[in-house]
Amino acid sequence: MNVRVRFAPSPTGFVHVGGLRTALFNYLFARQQQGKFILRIEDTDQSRFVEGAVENLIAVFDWLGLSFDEGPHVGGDFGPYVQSERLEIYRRHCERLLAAGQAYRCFCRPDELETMRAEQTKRSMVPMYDRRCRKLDAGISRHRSEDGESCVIRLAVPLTGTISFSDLVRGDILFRADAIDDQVLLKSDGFPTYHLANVVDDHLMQVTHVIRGEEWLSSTPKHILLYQSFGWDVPAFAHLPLLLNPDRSKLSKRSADVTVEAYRDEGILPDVLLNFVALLGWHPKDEREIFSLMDLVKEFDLARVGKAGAVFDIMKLRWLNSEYLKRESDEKFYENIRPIYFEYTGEPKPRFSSIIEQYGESRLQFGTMSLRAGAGTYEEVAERVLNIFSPVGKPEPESLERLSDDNARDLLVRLHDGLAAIPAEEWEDFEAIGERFKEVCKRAGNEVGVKGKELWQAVRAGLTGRLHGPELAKLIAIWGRERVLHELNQAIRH
RNA sequence: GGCGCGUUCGUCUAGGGGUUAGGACACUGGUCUCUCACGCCGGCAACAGGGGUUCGAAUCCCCUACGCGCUACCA
Repeated sequence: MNVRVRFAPSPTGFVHVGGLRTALFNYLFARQQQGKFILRIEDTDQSRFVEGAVENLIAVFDWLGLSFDEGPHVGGDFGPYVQSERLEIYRRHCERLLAAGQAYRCFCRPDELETMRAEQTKRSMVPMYDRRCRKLDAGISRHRSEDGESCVIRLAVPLTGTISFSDLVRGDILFRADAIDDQVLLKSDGFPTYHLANVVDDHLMQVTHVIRGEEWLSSTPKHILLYQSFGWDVPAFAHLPLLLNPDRSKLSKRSADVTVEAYRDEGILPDVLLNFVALLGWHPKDEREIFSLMDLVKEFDLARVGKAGAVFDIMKLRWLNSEYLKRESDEKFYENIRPIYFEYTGEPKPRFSSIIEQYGESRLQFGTMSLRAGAGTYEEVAERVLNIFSPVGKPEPESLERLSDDNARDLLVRLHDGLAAIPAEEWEDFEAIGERFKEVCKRAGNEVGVKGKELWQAVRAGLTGRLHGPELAKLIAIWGRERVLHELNQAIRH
């Protein structure tokens, strides 16, 4: 079979992580089956139109590295791929259904329907269109429409029987026809509803597998009825479990960031987002957790997709990002973080310009390498770097305490003199200077009579004014001669 | 209310008749260390409840509860 799947978002202006998960599973299935992955824009709700949404969506997918085989931006043989450009197609298909008596015009006004529903709800009945227009004579109905009376077109759902299908994720599912509403297919503004457009397009675009979120499960029988009314083959369906808020409601804003853009801006890597989202609802055969996109394509299996909703756990996302960072070589790590320090032009970015001017890029790089361990994102490392190069500020009280006795001052003086005696060029070898520094510290410690924790804490306090921070040998290499001696002098004076 | 779907550690999940119910995140104890992290080693922690079927049920069946989704001229 020639597998063809699609991702069909409505252009809301951002990419929802739930949408991303749906898109990813479609992508993985397509790539694995050597099928086609299609982008289709479902913009049939005029009131929701957002300027630039499609461009943004394409940019986000580009960033993620998920490519479409067909779509509004790349073309294809089944276009147009934007539903608002296919209005005539939907209208024509609706005519067909109308002519065959499988659909009918409904002249009920929105307020009438509203009243109907309110009444039904009040009498604790199931709100459902009462099908009054279904009985209208076809000729009269056509005339009213031609006279310009506003109407919608509804599907004439069978009054009895059942609709069943086998979902690739959930197995056999059965619905009673009498519980299905006469769905609106074509709105009075001439736009199709999702139900019509998605069926017509999926058929015309020869989509073989409809892989979408569970929220569509309940409307699937309507879609099947439509395929049958048109006399078309019904595609395979796979309804994916929902992504949930921590309170287990459908994932939405307010409880967390739900946009791919937000995670991108926060420093989550595209591969990490893909890897993480793949593990929400899908599980590999073994217990691996790290998967490249290629691995995912190889391992993915719809049969291993779970049925229950999954809470989007940001903590684990961050952890996964740090795992990716950890695996990066120093060279690659610096290459990746560099855009945070420098503009495209090569100019330092404002926040980092003074560091680069004062310390030079080699110290910036060494500092970056020294501070990368355990960081969650490149942004976080950049913050640490910024922090370490910044002025030390007021010493902490605990730190001052360490330095209160005469011994400490004596130690710092000896340390200062010892370090000052090291020629400037030796400070340029970051590894070696760290070792020299340790020797000097120990010697000074010996002379003063302190060692171990007492010694190092005093040195740290003298240098940074606090008791916590990066490894001292690294710190002095990052700072360099001038700053180290300066800080020691400051500490001695106080 | 109706219909549909679901339910294994707090979270993501493995396991689908016999397992000490496995892994990961988080949490936590220890270790390393001048400190904070990192790393390493360990720990806590789950089969929603009730009935069946069976020698034996987390696993199969039924019921209940709970959760979620849908119930628009939204998608």
